[in-house]
Amino acid sequence: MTAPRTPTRNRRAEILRAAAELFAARGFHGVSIEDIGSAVGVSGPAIYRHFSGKEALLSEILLDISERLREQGARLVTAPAVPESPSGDAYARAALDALLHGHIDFALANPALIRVHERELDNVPESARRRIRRLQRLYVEEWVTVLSELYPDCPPARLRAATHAVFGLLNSTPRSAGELPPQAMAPLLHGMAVASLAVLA
Amino acid sequence: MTAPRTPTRNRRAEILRAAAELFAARGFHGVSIEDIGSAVGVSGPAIYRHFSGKEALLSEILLDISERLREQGARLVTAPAVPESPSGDAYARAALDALLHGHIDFALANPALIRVHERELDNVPESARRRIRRLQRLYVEEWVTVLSELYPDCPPARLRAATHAVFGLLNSTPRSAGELPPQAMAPLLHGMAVASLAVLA
DNA sequence: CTCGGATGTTAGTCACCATTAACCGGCTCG
DNA sequence: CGAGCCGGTTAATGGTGACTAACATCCGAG
Repeated sequence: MTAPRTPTRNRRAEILRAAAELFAARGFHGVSIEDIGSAVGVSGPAIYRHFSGKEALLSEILLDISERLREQGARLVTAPAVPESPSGDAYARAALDALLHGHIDFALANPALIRVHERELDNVPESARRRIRRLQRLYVEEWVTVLSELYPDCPPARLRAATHAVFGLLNSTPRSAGELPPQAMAPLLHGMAVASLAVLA
Repeated sequence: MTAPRTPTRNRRAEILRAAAELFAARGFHGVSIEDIGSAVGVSGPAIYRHFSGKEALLSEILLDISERLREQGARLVTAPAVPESPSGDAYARAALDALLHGHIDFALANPALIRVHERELDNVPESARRRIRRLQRLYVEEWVTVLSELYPDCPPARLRAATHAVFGLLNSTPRSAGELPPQAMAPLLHGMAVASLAVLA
């Protein structure tokens, strides 16, 4: 009863992975359905056996990324790494550390996804775009909530702007690829982010 | 003898400005020549009286941005804001400040150009791409040179990675548009950048 | 004047590409 | 066995869009 599903799922996932890679490299409009097909060894319209169209492909990719980030954010903030119940500040600091680690690991492990996530939202049809934006907003709010505990005198607009700036910093990974190995890049980004946020005090 | 040239230059500049705006909003492949024409009040193939094609348009936009950044970088570093000749460190610190100010002002004044500069390099034909990359590399090296005076024990690869990260931070302006007025955004970004670079010590 | 270049215009032309149609083999389940 | 879906294939089809052709206008120089 579930025998034929496994290959289907694999193929679907394969297509999504290949499409994300191609979109990252050449942009949504720079990639044809034929390109995506041949990247997974089938050719052209076979894609339509798995997805309703090119836009649906992009929508699913972006929804997946946004959902993964948001979910990871919610999980890390809710269940922080420090089991004891410390002072509010130490708690918030641990939560920020967790958010940073989660985001950095994701960005270093999936530079192509980060690229697509940053660049292609405009090409998603309206309804999916709304859902993606909602997830992104929730993710930003996770950060803002944590930061507002650390820097209670800082107005929210400033916290939001700083959060976007830190995302820009962390998401620089696709551009500085190869400069430094990930083992060196991760702590560098972490340190830079923490230091830059300290000016909010 | 020079009478007819002025309108031509204006039209050319008008087209470049409109094209950059459109490329920023919808991406290179998402904009048609017809779109660009009607944005400046002429329609369609009139563009070819001024440019050899769509790619030439993008090439010129990116070359101009890269050249402006690099030129500004070279100028600010060579002729720093502090006239007295201070200790090497203070000198380098002033140069870094100047680079930061220059980049931030540019990014806040031209978010669309920043966006195009970040996203569309892949769509430029090979020969122009090489020249653009060279300019970008030179600009990065300006920063690395200044930083290597401030943090002499830091390996160049690390300085380069940090520079890219700071660019990501500063170039977040198109994404956090509207969160904060530019008068508040500029010092925030400046402070965050300086603080983040301090971890290189 | 009037010639010629600079700028535009409108109507092709040609490629490319998303999507659909029509058709096919294999595998599972009855 | 055989019916039917699953996942593929190759040929349309239709639209879009870059670029070219052919033709008009304006305007300054000689």
